[in-house]
Amino acid sequence: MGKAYNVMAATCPSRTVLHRIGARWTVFVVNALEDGPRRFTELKAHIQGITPKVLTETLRTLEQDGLVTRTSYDEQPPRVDYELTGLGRSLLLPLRAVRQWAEEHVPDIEAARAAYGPEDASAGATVGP
Amino acid sequence: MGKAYNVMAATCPSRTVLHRIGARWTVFVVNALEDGPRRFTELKAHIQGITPKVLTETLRTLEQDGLVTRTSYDEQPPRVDYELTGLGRSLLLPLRAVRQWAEEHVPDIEAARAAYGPEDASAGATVGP
DNA sequence: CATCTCAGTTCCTTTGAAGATACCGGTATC
DNA sequence: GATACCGGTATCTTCAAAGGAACTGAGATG
Repeated sequence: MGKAYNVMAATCPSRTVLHRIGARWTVFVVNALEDGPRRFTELKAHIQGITPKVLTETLRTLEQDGLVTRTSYDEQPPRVDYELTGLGRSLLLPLRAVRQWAEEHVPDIEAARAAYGPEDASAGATVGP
Repeated sequence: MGKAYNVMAATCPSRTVLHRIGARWTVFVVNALEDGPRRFTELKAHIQGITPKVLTETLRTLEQDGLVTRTSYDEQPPRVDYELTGLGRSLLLPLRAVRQWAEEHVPDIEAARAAYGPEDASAGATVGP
């Protein structure tokens, strides 16, 4: 049998999956869980700028998709742990690479942006025959 | 020296980079260019469901960021090639992995979704002391 | 002359995800 | 009694990004 799923096909369910992975905060949350279980407040502090609403939403989605488990302990003050599942850890591998790429290539991208535009628009990069 | 950039910091420029990578169609376009140069119409046909407007926007952004080059040949009918730069090819590695992950784990995610909800909401996954 | 192709552009509408802000109940501590 | 901690909700607003549909120009083709 060949490939079962192909993201290039308009109606392939893998597109939905890709959409989830690409959601604004998924990369952050998954990466933040790389070293083991973390509490809600820890995550919120670690992922600077995320609002509790969005963090909750993201975690719920990840939980639904089987990437994260939520465990709440009956202590005082309350404690809730989030942890990557096996599936979540398998996604961590690509997403950590993406994160690292972003961190490593900031200068390259900034340089490219700065260099863009100066290029002559009329002659352009046009190649004549 | 330590890490220069950290996506977890609120104002880190790597966040902008991550945002670009995470844009709806970036994964598709970068993956579609994995085997070498492609023309606009080829890309449009290959990435099913993408509109010309969005494809243009995505390509322009990738070009600005130095991930893709655009070469237009003065032929008839017009020909324009898009190709990954070295930087673009370095991004292809993580993004191909993301794509593959999405294609491979559709069943896992569908299963997790189906299994979600049935779990008792009152007792929940709560762990008592 | 009519039609096709390529590589887009233009205009308008929509929408869904994200942001801001405020609030909640229970506990324990000052 | 006031305040702080924890893990969230609730509500409202916003807005960038995506979608849809039609259109362009210049030359090739029938």
